[in-house]
Amino acid sequence: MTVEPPAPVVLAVDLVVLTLRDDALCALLVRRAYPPFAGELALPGGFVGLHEALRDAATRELAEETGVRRQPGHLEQLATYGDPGRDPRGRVVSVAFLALAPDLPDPVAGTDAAASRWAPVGPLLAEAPLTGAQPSALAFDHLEILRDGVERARSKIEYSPVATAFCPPEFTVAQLRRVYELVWDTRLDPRNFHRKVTSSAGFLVPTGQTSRVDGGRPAELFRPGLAPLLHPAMLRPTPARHRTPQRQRWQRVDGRAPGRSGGEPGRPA
Amino acid sequence: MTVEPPAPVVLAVDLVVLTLRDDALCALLVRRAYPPFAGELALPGGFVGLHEALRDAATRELAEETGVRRQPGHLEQLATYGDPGRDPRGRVVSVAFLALAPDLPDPVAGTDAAASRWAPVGPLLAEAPLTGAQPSALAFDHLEILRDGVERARSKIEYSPVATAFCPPEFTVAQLRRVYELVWDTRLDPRNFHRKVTSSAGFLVPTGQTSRVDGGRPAELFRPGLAPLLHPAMLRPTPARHRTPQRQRWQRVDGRAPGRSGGEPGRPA
DNA sequence: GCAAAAGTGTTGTCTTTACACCCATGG
DNA sequence: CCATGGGTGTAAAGACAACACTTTTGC
Repeated sequence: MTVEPPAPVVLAVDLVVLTLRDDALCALLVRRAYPPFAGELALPGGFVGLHEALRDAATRELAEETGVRRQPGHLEQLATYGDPGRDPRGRVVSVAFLALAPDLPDPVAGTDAAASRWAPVGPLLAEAPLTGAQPSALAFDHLEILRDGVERARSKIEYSPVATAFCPPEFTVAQLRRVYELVWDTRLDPRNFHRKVTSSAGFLVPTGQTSRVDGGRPAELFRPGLAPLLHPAMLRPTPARHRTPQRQRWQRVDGRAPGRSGGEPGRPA
Repeated sequence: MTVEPPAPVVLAVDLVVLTLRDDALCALLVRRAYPPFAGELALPGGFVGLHEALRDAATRELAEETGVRRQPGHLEQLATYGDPGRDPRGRVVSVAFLALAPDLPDPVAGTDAAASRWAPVGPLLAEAPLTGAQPSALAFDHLEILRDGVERARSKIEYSPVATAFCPPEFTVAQLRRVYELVWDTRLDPRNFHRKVTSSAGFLVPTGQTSRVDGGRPAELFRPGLAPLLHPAMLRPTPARHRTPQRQRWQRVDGRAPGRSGGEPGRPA
């Protein structure tokens, strides 16, 4: 801790706000009105006030950009992006936050939110993989930030109950399943999913009510529970799930262990 | 993105550097030479240069404080701490990094590193739980940062192979197991652990060599593999693992290492 | 031979998967 | 009654904890 010249930098927050709209995972984007990158799409964000906590700045920007003042379902710090050169105006360090919210009313004209829109993340992230300084759909390094945010959301719903942040206050198991399916971009077995989430302690609390029907048996309504963690985590169905076969003895027909250290260990009981 | 007055802040990096020493998980601390908090212990860190990337600043500070120039086993961004009031000098925003390293030579006198020392994290974190502005063993909010760093390390070794960052370039399964035991503060079954890590694809690569012995059969030596993720994750033995508690799980903190062939463990049928 | 540490075999139990089947409602 | 989704039963296979037992070294 030697005494060095402090580096004055400009501090900003950027927001990865995700929601589910039109059966797709969408991120909130704004059309920039001023240079640099005027006219291009970017993540919502802004500068941090001199006496403002980082999280407060994120909450404030979120309210300004969405036109909604209530708390989102979930807000967490994502990472900080501060490499020199990421902003042509000079040294701007940006603390990115990830917000997950249920579907929100459309942006209201006449506010900051007028310039914001929801964009499905799939096409955005399907772009050319990070090949250095390629033209990007988003200004600054915001595509990288968006990618990090989506990846965080994808992994976080595995072991934490935050998926309910995408749902209204009361929701059905099918709605919650759709959250997982859209965020992970997979299909899940409705029956096994139901069993898993309803038997995971503290994940869901039944309300006793049932939903209005649309074509079948009415579904039970649930509220988010209090568990901070999902203990047997939700498993994301990735192909190539398995390691090297743990016990090759299924394949053995001769009754011999594939022992490499000489001899025949183990006496068959 | 309205035009607002940019907030000039001072940017710093702080480091949670963890290693295993004397059979304990230890963090690198420095005794502060100047106010504020002169004479108190703090995490190593310093200001970010005007044209310096955040990660480069972290690497530089790490080299200065440890007196070692080689790359640590692992370095990742942890989180950013920037609430107003966290530093009495004014608005200082600190990007914290987490570094995991094998045991390092003792700090060299005559360098920045002279003021640094390794401290076991157990006693530090056993302090009064975050009860607001209580006297802390560490300056600033560094106890909170340390806590976050240790928690990150604890969860990260579950699903990523970073535990090998604590080991020398070649190591035995027992050494790796000790890493998990010390970081998690648990006991693990040597036999199941061995099976699990050696059968996890891409985690370990056998060198063909064996270790010098200290009392028993020589152990195979391994190098870290290339897998970026541990697919069936290592399970941290937390009590209360299951949803509806169907039966009482074991607790087992007896401190007795199993494995004596003729000894007390194991009831001979 | 004996102690100690490395490493393998086996069993019981839990979890996941796949899918058959029943339930409740609207038309 | 029948279509449509909600929800339960069940069996096969995967993974893990526990632990008996064998291997390989030093003394």
